[in-house]
Amino acid sequence: MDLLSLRYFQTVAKLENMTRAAEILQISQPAISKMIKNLEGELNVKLFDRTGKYIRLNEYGKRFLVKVDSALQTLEEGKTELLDLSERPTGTVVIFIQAGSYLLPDMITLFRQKYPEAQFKLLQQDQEISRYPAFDLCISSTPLKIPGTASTPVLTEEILLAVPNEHRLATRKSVRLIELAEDGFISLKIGKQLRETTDSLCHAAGFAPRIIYECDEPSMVRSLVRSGLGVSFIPAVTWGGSQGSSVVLLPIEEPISTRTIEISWYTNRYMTNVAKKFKAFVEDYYKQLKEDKIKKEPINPKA
DNA sequence: AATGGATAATGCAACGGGCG
DNA sequence: CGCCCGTTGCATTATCCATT
Repeated sequence: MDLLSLRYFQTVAKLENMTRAAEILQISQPAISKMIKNLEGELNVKLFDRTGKYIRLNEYGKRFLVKVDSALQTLEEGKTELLDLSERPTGTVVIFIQAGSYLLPDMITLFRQKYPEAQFKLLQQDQEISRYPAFDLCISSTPLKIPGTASTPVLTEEILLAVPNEHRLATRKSVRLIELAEDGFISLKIGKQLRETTDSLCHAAGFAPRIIYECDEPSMVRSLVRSGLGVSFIPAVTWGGSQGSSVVLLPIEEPISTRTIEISWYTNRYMTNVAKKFKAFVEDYYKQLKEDKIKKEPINPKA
C-alpha cells in the first residue's frame, strides 16, 4: 500500500469508473485495474462490487475511502505547512553594520512587522571582531575588502555640507570644499566609514580638516551641528532632510562628494530565506528613502 | 528480481436498430 | 411489441518493456 495506489484508489472510488480515472491520472486503464486488484489483495477484501461492466464502491470501499481521504489530506496540509514556514521565514540574520547604523533599528522594526519570527544579531565595527567576521549581510559605504563576498549598491547619495545660519557661506548656493579649509569640523570618530570618506574628500580638496568635535554617533553630530558649534558633512538621504532651522545645507561643488551604500554577502555561504528576504527589504528601503527625499527638496531654501 | 507502466487480446453486459 | 444480433463500452488477463 503506497501513496500512488492510494491516490489511484481515491480517483477510481470517486468516479466509480476505471477508464475515466485512468484518463484523469494519465495512465493506461489496465494499469489502474491492476493497481486496484493489488490493493484489494493486500487488504484482503474487495473494495468494489463488479456487476457486469460497471464497478461500484462497496461498504468496505466506502470505509476505506474515508481513511484514504483524510490521510492524503493530512499529507497535503503538511506540504502547505512547510511551504508557509519557508515563506514566512524564521531564524536569525547576522548583520555586520559598517554604515548607516542609525537607520537599522527602523528597518528592523518595519521588517519585523511583516515577519515577526525574524531575529537579528548585529555586529558593529568598533567591537572586537575578527578581520573576516561571520555574517549573513553587511551594510557598508565603501567596498568591502573581505574575500569571497559579493555586493550590490543600494543607494548613492550626495554628501552635503551643514553650516550654521550665520556662517559666511550660509547664503551660497554651493561651495567648494577648499573654502572650508580653515573651519572647525564636527565629525564622527576615526574608524567610522563616513569619517574616512569625508577625510579623503578633504584630502582631495587639498587640506586636512580641523576637527573640533569628534562623536561616536550620527545623532551627536547632528545635535552639535544644530547648536551651531561648527560645520559638518551630512549625507543627504540617510541622515534625513532638514537639520533644523539654525542650519543650512550646501551642496559641494568640488570635489564631487557622494557616497554609495552597499549590501554584501558571502557568495559561498548558503543564504537563509530570512536573510534573502531582509536583503530585498533593505534594497527596497533605501530606494524608498531616496524617492521620498527627492520629493522634498530644495536643499537650501535661503539661497 | 521487483516494480510500474504499456499494448493487445479477451470476455462480459448493456445498448440499439431492424425485422417478424 | 419483442426478439435477435451487431456494436459499444468497460474491466480483466496476458505479455512485454524499462527502470531501479
